[in-house]
Amino acid sequence: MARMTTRTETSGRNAARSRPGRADRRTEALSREKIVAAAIGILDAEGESALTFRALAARLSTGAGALYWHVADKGELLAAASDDVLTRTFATLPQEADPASAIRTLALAMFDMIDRHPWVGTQFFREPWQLSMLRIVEGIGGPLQKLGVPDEALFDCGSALLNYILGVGGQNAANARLPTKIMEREPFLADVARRWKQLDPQQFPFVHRVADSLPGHNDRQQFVAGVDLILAGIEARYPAARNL
Amino acid sequence: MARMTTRTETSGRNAARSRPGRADRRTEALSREKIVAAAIGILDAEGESALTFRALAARLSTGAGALYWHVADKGELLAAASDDVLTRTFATLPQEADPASAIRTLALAMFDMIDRHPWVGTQFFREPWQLSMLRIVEGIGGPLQKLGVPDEALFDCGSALLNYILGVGGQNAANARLPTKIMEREPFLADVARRWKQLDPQQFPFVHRVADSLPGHNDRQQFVAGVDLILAGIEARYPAARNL
DNA sequence: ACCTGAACACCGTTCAAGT
DNA sequence: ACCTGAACACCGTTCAAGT
Repeated sequence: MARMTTRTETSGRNAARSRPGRADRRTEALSREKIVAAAIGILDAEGESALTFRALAARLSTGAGALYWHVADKGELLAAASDDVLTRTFATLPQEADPASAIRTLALAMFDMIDRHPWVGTQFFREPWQLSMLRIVEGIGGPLQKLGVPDEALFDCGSALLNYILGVGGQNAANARLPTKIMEREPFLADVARRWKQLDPQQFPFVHRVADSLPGHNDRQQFVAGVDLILAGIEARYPAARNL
Repeated sequence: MARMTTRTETSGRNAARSRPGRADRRTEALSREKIVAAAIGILDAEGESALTFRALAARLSTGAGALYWHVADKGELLAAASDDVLTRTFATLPQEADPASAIRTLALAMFDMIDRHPWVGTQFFREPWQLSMLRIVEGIGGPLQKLGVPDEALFDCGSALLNYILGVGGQNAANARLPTKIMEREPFLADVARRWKQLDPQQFPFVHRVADSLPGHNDRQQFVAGVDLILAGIEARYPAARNL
């Protein structure tokens, strides 16, 4: 937004005739940050497929080529956008004394972040060596150390939690691209459940059993349940007690 | 391959002049299966980005538009391709009496499948309601029932395992797209480890601790370790004993 | 230094026209 | 019924030309 200059709306290309020094330039210079912010805006509002260099340029009222002066390519733009969201998420993360709750808190922060910005969920799988990825790794592994997991097991335990969190993230990103956006969640899941129950109960006993809990289930709660399950496994294997 | 007809190599468009009845038609009619098979060939050999309707048509020596007679769009093509791979994977899956080993075996089969066909790893996140997805769900949930997990917990436990497996799949798919293809795995990971160790040890103690085990680590073994961790958590929570 | 916008080399998809 | 290939409406990216 920021100081919207009064602008006479010539519907076509805007008044190229006038030139009062520089007052007419309604964009106060492009910048990487401004581009990333606009990209996030598009991604959040219209989804990953709507982020186009042309659309982005239009939103910033500039040419598509101008963006390349500040950003190498689309991959870097996406990476920068998700890094931005991730950084902000980490900034508001409360410090937890208890290691298990620290992991739980981090995991939930990731979940909520991807819930708000689904496109971030796919980004993890694209540039796994990024610094932002490392912050998640540390946010999981640090507490694991404090939990008393032995050195040899640290890597495996950390990777298990990380992969679980990323898996849910990717899954949620996928769900956001789906009919759910058109149809309401409840009826949609009810419909899926209905189809599940039409399968051969002999061949799909579990799917049948679980179908009824599908429409009412809470993704977020199911997500933590999984984290707790992994934590329970870690504690069972490496009993260093201290946790709720 | 199949009965390669002798063909005089006119380098440009191929002899449109001759018309000996129908003997010249070197493709014995298109079909959905043939298209899917060719697509898998391209995906495996050159990666997801190489699968183009034009490239596919060229490989099948037909026009791009012809493919649309047998396949609705690219999404359906990708779905059919991964369904095909998945079906073949399930077909060779050994029956396991012990529920825990059944889960472990299925998980490893998924891992190996994605190792051979990395592009399948991303597909799960795209069409989660597919029948192939349900076969995985059942393959995990069935054994969980036999393991004695109570009904209320069945859904959460199954989803935890599923999300973990999918997460690793997505991650492996991402890794396959990376410099690893150009650089060798070992030096690449050694390089990543080196950069990890350049980070502030105060801020990234875990990353530092784990860096040295990065280059030598075995993805597959780490993957099972995670599955075992989740299984350990399930057994700790719902002790129905019977397992190795 | 930074921006513009046409141009290039692609895409997926459609569709009139052929057999 | 099935196939062909040009055409359409897009992409990401480059680059000469401008300021």
